[in-house]
Amino acid sequence: MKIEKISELTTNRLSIYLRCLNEVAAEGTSTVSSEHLAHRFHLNSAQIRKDLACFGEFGVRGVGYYVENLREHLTKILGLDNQHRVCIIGAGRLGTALTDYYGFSQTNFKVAALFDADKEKIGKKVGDVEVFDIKDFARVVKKDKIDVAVIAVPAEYAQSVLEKVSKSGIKAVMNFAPAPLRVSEDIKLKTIDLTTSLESLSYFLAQPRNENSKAAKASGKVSRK
Amino acid sequence: MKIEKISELTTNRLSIYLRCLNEVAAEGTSTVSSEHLAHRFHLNSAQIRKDLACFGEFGVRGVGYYVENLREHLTKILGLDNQHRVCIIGAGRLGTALTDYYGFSQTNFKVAALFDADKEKIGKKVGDVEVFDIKDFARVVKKDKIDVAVIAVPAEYAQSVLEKVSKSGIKAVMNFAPAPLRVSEDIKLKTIDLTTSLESLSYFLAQPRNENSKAAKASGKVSRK
DNA sequence: TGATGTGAAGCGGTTCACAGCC
DNA sequence: GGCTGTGAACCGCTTCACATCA
Repeated sequence: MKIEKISELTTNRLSIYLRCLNEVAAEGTSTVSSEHLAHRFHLNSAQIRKDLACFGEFGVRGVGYYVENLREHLTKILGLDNQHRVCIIGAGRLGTALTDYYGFSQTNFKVAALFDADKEKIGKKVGDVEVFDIKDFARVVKKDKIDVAVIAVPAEYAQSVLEKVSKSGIKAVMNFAPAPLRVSEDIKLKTIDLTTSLESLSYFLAQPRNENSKAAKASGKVSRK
Repeated sequence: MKIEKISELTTNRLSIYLRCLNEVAAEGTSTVSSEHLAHRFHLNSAQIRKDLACFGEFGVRGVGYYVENLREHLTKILGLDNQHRVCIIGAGRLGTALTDYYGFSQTNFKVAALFDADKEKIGKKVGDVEVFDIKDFARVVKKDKIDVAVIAVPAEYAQSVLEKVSKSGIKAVMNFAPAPLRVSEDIKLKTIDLTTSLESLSYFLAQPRNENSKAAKASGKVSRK
């Protein structure tokens, strides 16, 4: 198929597939069908096939996918075959927590620098990562070959930080500030908005607990008390 | 309109709208049109109107929305008019960072307890929040009237923690573990998968930099070098 | 006149179902 | 026989465009 425009939903799922494959591989399985993956990890088999088909024909009809082979392909497609160097802007609680977040190191992301504007923090170390002055941003990014930025500053500073990041040539940004950011089209910005997530949970809790509506929908019949 | 099934995309946006309204209100504006909000915050005016219309007719034709009035409505709809009590399971880096995450306290979420299985951590305090033994989960949840759980444990423990949460009667869960969790229909589970987000960024970086394809699409013409 | 509320069209993603191949 | 790859149907969300009303 080899289509052009890959949606972000697809790339997110590729990451999931890779995770699933790792689990399957760890058990020594060498071949796996989309149906098997779907059942086991609560996915849809057609979707798996379609997602994969965007990038080539990796499967074998009548057999399935070769686990090791598919892992290699996905790793390459996701660009996880070479390391990324990450900087985190904002050496507050969240920033420092992310600095030695296990998930980063696990998948070929290396946190190379922290930045802050607070003189108190500059020069200190978090684990073995140094906190630099945000004023030195462009210089440090260049020197340390950083290609991913994480924004972990208060909302009101986020836009100006993003502009600094943009100017430095970094093309991938993860933002934790609950602010609506604007950025040029050639930069990938991914916002994780914890406030919105929380408030969405709160909405759910505020709903009148219609005990049976969901269960009824699932089982296909309407119960009434 | 007052429709039944509200999508999560809508509730997420309600949270955004409320945030925007707060900003507008802070400037002393008393009335605002969907068009104005849309332009200012890069939203779509029709979508704003449609989202709001799900919950009633809050606007006045020819005028717009009364800022203060709409804020009150949204606050109520999102269940932010009374406080939620949050527990965080996993007193590692991420868990402790979230404990005094500013965004929590800001919007009527109060972190009331931390849980961990590590004897070293149990009994210690993070800020003024105590770390409890996960074995006492049900008891503490009940006593402290906790209604939201945050899962910040390694992936392999996430499912069993979720089951504990489920049994305790908590109906809203935010999960940071990169694991595919299953839970009964009456519980709202929101997963924030940092690994997937990162890998999706990595995919973007791995793409051949087609300098002009996006710009071309935006401007409606194809440039070629 | 000016902005809402909303039916209808448009669009993108998911699922179905099956032809094609091992 | 079994499973992939994929056109077609389906579904839900977004956007448009306008009737409606202050």
